[in-house]
Amino acid sequence: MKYEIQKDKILIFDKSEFCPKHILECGQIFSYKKTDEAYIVYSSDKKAIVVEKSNCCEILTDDVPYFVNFFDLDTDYSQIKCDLLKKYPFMKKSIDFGYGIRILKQDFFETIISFIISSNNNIKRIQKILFNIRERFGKNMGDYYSFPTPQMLKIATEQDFKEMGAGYRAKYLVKATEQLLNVDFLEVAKLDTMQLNKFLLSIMGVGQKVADCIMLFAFAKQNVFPVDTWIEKVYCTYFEQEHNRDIIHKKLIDTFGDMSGYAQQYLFYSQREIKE
DNA sequence: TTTCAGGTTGAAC
DNA sequence: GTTCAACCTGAA
Repeated sequence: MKYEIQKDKILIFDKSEFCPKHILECGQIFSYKKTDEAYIVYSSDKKAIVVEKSNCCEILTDDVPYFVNFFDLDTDYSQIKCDLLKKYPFMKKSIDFGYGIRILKQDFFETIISFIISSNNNIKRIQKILFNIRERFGKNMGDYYSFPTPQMLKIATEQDFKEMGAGYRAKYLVKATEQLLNVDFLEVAKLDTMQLNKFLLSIMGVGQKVADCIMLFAFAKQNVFPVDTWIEKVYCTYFEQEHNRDIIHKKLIDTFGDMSGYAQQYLFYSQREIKE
């Protein structure tokens, strides 16, 4: 996608490929705040302010390269939408609805912790817990706190996580942090989808759905399809009545192949947002 | 008072 | 290998 870089700013002129609301509210990220005129996005120890103007979108940040990668700006989503539409015409409504979605490339550790917290939980509380973790164990960056590294978070106890609102997931978070303490994420990122999946499933609190989310939203794997309650509804609408998640998961991967990740986001977002 | 929310775990078939 | 109850918490 075409974009322009200035000192502390990225300018995006093609709003058909970049909609802040679609990108941030399509379920892939929890650490952001919406204000009247902008979204403030927090990732790792970085911050960006995303403003939608009449003729363009602006990303204000002191780490431009990080957010060029984070927002996946060098991928052509017009082409992706075209390919999807051609192969799967039933997706037209979903793609038209979430036309400005882009799949983020988020911090590995932060994404793992975030989605462990997401299980059987609601978005509001997930966001609250994550900001609690930042405030209590992150680094003070002035007007915000960084997300702690595994080394910073290892001092957190089960009691600490409970106090921050994690509930029964507290013990998962302690164990997961410990498991990830000496992991080289650059090496992990080299694994193929099957190997990465196996690694992620070995982390306490990570099941198949959470593993799929981590692979898609942090490791940029496209041949994964997170199946949650919303996708189950999609499946019942467009495919067939089926309530076994494993079977739904397998059939969706079979159907969408290497386009699974993208397809999932358009279908998920439209299913959740379009009230009928 | 129940139900529900981006599921996972561990134990019992 | 598969099924199934239990699980923090607070808003609806």
